[in-house]
Formats: sequence, structure tokens, C-alpha cells
Amino acid sequence: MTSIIKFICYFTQGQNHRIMSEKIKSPNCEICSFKGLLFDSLKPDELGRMNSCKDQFDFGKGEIICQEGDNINSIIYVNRGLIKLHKDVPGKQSQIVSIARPFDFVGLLSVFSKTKYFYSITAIEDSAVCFISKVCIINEINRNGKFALDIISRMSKITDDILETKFALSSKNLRGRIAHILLDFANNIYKSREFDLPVSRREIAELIDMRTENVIRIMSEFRRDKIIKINGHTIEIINEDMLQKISVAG
Amino acid sequence: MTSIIKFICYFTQGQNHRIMSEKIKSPNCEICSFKGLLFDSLKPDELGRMNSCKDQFDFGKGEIICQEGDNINSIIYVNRGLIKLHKDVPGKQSQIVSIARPFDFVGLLSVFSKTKYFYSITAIEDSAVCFISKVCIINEINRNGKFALDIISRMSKITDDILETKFALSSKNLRGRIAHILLDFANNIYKSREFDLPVSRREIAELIDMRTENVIRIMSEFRRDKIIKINGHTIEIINEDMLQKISVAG
DNA sequence: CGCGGCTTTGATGTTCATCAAGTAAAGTGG
DNA sequence: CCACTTTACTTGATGAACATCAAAGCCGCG
Repeated sequence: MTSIIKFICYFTQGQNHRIMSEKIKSPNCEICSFKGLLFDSLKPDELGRMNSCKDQFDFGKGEIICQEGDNINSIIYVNRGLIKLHKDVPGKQSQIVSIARPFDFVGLLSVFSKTKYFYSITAIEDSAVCFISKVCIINEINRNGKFALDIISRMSKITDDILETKFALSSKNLRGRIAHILLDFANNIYKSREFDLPVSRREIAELIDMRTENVIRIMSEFRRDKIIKINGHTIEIINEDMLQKISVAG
Repeated sequence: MTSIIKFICYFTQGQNHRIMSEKIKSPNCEICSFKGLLFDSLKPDELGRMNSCKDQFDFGKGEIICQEGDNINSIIYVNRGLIKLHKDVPGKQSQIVSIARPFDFVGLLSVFSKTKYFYSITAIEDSAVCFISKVCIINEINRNGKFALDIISRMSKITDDILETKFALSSKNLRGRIAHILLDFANNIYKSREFDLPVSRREIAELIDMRTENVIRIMSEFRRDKIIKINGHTIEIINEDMLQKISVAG
């Protein structure tokens, strides 16, 4: 029993109101399969309050969720799909700050210190995204110390992960970076030697700070050297040890 | 009435206990000129609890405050001096994650999500550093929602700043990076066109991901082109507009 | 005084971005 | 469903940016 309506989104209250995708009449947080991930420490009445503070939207592949400079008024939670945080500098290749998957909170990454996003957010695949009002979160933090700690450790983990990755990558040469990210996909994201790359070659390039041509070139080298198999977007890691060596040596 | 004793530091409870510098009998937080910066929202009794949770130490220039892999059990607060967070990968140039000055909390940057530091901390100048026990902070967060919010926004700001800087720098060429960091020192840190660089050329290189030789080379170019004056570690910015242009174009 | 670290400049080589050009795949409109 | 357009992918050739190597002067410190 879900009613679908089109409407103009004022969530970001930014300079540029964008037409958002279909609004899904928000499923109740209490029955949301993901609530346990952050809202563990909330009692039913608190969860009820949270429920009334959020809205869920669908975004099609390629749709912009918000843009650099928009006001931050919500935490963004990924329910389904895949979204990217990216920074576009005119005249330069854009950079991907991070990619968020279901269970990830992306808005946490600035919401308490900045009033405006310093990155844009775009759906890489068709995605469902929850917007949880910042004010509600703040109220809940004031009320519930356990919840505050949950939020804090979640924030801390997000930014630490991004920082660690960026620092690891920036000291590596191109081959090392490709090796690193392939291992990351296999071991941390998909937990399998074989996986479908959810992103284009260009997006990989933007994620690890190199050029599309070189992503392709090096992946082809790896294929030639029997380190990986490539079939379109499907990658299989054949020689993980070698990949590890290349990543470390890079 | 301060007693000075040498002792082995168990703060980090790490694998490697280091001999710390003189322990200063901790000045009382209540009279600490810096308390307002984070501990505004604490009542006298709460501040008293906090006071009993912290210890202050002096570190000489070059002394290691903690090392990558050490357990994180405290938040580190810089009272005096200058310290650097850095990552050392064997066989590679080390990278400076960030430089912290008085008023800065460096430990905040991982304390709630990780058990171990992913970077080392070293004094760049003679410094006084406060260690505030993580457990105490957590207790206080549980008790005091306003305090929790203060901590959160402080954390958020630290990581956002680091991330923004890193992203800005990584898309620039070497000249752009040097221009960027010189402007940063002048406008954000020292708020003066003339300032003493507190770090060596090598440390600048490690901070903005380039080689010492090129830092020197490019700064010499800037001097030749009458954009800056250099006198040892003293820098004066003559043509700020040009520096700005180089930074943006970089 | 001499040693090691910091600074500086020049010469050389490697890595990687850029340009170019062509193929495959995927979306678009009739 | 097919022609058309656009976007993604791929390989090669070239040049620029930057790391590396080398050597020498400088300064502080034991």
C-alpha cells in the first residue's frame, strides 16, 4: 500500500532545488531491516520519533542526489543500490571521495561540522536512499548517550576508512593502486575472488586518482600476466599473491 | 609546586612502551586556558572528573609521542608546541597526515572507531600535550548530550579539514600544491603575509606528497619570479594574487 | 673540528598524462 | 527492431612532469 508522488525536494534547501525521483511512502523504521545497524540503542518510542524524521527516495542510475554546496540538513542512509561521493573541479578530472553501499551512512561525513556539502552525491546504480533529518539526530543525541556513542563511532569509522585508503593509495604507483583496489573489492567488499565491478573504468580512475586509459592498460597487463581474468565487468583474481606483492611494492 | 618525574608510559598500553619526557604534575583543567574550547558544556563537577582523567607531558623536538599500531586509550590535546601525525611506510617517503597546533585535538581522529593508531605522532617543536582518558570521555558523553555534540562536531571538523585539504592537493601539480600550502600558512594559520615556516622543506614535501628537491626548486622559482621572499625559514608573500592563480590553475 | 642533517642546483631517467584513432556496447528515436 | 548516436572500452605513440641520482655548500651540535 505505497503511494508514489512526484515532488520538488527541499531537503537540501540548497540554491538549486532538484526534482527528486518518486517518493516512496516511507516504510516504517521499526520494520526496516537495517535499523539494527545504527538504531540499536533506541527504544520503541525513540525509534518512532526517528521514523517521523525521515523520508525515503528512489534514485535512478546517474541521478544526482545532492550537489557540492547544498546545505546539509539530513543524514543520508543507503538502503539499496550504490552511490558515489564525488568532487568535480571544472577543467579537471573529477575525484570520487568514496562509494557507499547499503548499510552505509554517507551524510555523517560532515553533517555536524559543516553547513554545506563539499562533495556531490550521485547514484551509480538505481538506489533507495533514506534522508534522516539532522535536527532529529541531534535531539536524539542529546537525549541518549548510548546513541551518541553509536553515531560517533560510526562517523569515526567512515572517515578513518576513507583517510586510510587515500593515504595508502597516494604512496603507490599506478600498478600498485590497481592491485590495491582489486584486492579491496575481492576481500573487503565482495568477499570473493570473482566479482562484478560495479563501476566503470572511468570511475575506478576517479577513485584512485589516475586516468581511464591507464586503468585499462594496467588491467590488461594483469590479464596478460595471468594475474586476473577479465570478462567485461566481471573480474576474477587468479594470482592473489602476486597482486598482493604488486600492491605492497607499488 | 610541580614535581617532575621520569616514568614509563603505559598510556598507550602498546607493544612498545616508550620512555616519556618529564611528567608535569598536571595543571588543573579548571584553570587551563584552553578548557573553553571543548569543555564549555561541562559543569564544575564534571570538569573535576575530567581533570582527574588527564595527564600532561612535555615532549622535546623530535620525540615520538606515539607510534602507528599503538593502542588508542586517550585523546591527545596539544597545549603548546607543534606535533605531526605521520605515516611511515618502509622504503617510501613518509607522509604527514596532519599537523596539530595548540587547541587541536589529535586523538579524536580515530579514538572511537579504532583500537590502534594508523599513524604515528611526533613533536616537531618542544611541546606540551594532554592525554585525556578515552574512558572518561565516553562516560561524559553518556552523561551529557551537549558535550557529546561538542565532541562530534569537533571530530567532524578535523576529519573534514584533512579530507578537503588532501582532495584539493591531489588534483594539483607541484607548483599548485606549494602555492596552496603557502597561502594556507599565511591566511589560515598565521594570518600574516610574513611567517616562519615551522617545518623543514622535507616535512613540507611529506605533507603535500612531493620530493624535498622539488619543494626547494619551486620555492626558488617563486622567489626568482618575485612572488615570495625567502630568508631561511621565514617566508614573505609578495604577490598573493599570483600565488592564488597558481594554486587554482595547478 | 668534523660529522650528520638540511638545503640547494644540475643532469638524467621513468612514470604517467595526453592525444589520437578505432572497436565494442549501450541507449534512443522512428 | 533497426539505424543512429552516444558512451564506454582499448591500444599505440608522444611529450611533459616529476622522481631520482649526484655533488657541493651550509649550519648546528657534540
